[in-house]
Amino acid sequence: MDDARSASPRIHGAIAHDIGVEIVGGLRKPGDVFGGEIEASEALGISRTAYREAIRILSAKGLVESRPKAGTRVTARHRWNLLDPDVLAWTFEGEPDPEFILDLFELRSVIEPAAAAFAARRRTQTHIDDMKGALDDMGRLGLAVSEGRAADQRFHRAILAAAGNEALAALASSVGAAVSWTTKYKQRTRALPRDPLPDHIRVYDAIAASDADGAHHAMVQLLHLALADMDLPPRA
Amino acid sequence: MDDARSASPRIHGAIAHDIGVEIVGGLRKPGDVFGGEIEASEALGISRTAYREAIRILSAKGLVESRPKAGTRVTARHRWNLLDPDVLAWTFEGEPDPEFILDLFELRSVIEPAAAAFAARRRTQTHIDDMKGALDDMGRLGLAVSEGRAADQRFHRAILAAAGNEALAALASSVGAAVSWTTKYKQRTRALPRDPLPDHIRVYDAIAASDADGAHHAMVQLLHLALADMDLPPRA
DNA sequence: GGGGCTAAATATGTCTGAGTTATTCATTTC
DNA sequence: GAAATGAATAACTCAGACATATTTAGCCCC
Repeated sequence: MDDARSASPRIHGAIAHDIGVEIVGGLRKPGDVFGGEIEASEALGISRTAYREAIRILSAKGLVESRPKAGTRVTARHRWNLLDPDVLAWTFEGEPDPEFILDLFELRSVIEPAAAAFAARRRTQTHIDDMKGALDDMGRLGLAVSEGRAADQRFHRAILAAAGNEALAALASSVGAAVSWTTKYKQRTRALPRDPLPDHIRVYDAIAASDADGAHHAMVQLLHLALADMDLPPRA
Repeated sequence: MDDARSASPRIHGAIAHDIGVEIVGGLRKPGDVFGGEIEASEALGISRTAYREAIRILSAKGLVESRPKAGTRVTARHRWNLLDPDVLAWTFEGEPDPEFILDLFELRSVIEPAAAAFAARRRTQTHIDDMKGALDDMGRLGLAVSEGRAADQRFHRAILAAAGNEALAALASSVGAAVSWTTKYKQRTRALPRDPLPDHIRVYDAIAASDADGAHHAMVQLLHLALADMDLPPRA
């Protein structure tokens, strides 16, 4: 199912999307200056109002910066909100830099095991039920279909909810979604080679048993194998 | 009332700031509807243009959502980009929820030790020099003065740079800044009780010695003590 | 010759008013 | 009662004018 968010593509949002993709995709490089508002908006066939609102959105995400007289230009990459959900999504619409994918996996392998450990300490029965439900769906549907991948996402989200840390949840849900884009992205090149369900069950069992160390270790294992399945070039 | 940053207070930015603070501060609750553009902008004494651009900024950070006919309303908290640099800054302008501060510290104690471990493996001589410089300034100035705290920030940023992970760096710099707001915030209630420099040196030594486990452990220790210095109410 | 002040050029920022579009809500109809 | 229909409403878009700030160049003075 197509993402419901793009159901009503207001112009400013659509333009922000397009320019955002161009920026994170490297088509517009840091330091590049946009033409004046009048020329830029005319080139896009939209009004100055809509164009300006698009720029405001990009500015809020740290991708561009505008100053009177100086103009609007792409900011240095270290100023970008790389973990902003939209920025991540835009990144994975193009060909993301393998280095960055590795960075994200590395980040995930730091975050999620810790979340699993917290979840083991703080989970309630409701959380366990949610995890179990997601796990069942996953086993029943498999990761080849989108409903199965959605169940996988639900599984991870349930763990985050159980971890009881809002900041952790906000972060991991963005990164997790991005990684799932990656998976979808990689899926063209090779079929899914391995059934990840047993790994998930190990995580589930440890959390259900309130075994924090076990949950941590099982999640490390799960992510390690997930990364191996992507056959990325090894890091320098 | 005038702080240094508002030297160039474009109206839309100032309004986004004000409304943002109201939202994260709980003055406007999720589900609350804003008056129509004309009424809201008139109430603020600004034009619809400036008001709309402010709303666009807040929308880009997930704080509000506007739809034709339905109006503009504050979104559910789980949709907020809690780790957005601006959102974090706005949060700490008011009285942040102690629970959330704990969440952030917990997140930091997951992120930074991992970053330190990566740094121990990947650091170059340049990184070590930067860390050493920040450390020296810190020891010379102390954390009581703002230049000393800036040096502390530089120390942590140098570690992140050495870790060689963009995503990690983007995240930790936001969180680190926020935590430093917290420190400043807490400073009124009690004087800084302990000299944190020895802890920093242990982290530095381990990274310089390429001792990843040691760096991880030393950083855990550093953050643990930093948290203890804040005498927050213990978590439920 | 160089440093600092002044002024013009220019791109963003702001304002106003009109018109468009989409979504909600009440009504009607089957 | 559920589905189709229409009116009300709020955000959305457009267009043009004016204000503001910052850069750049030129000028004067030291």
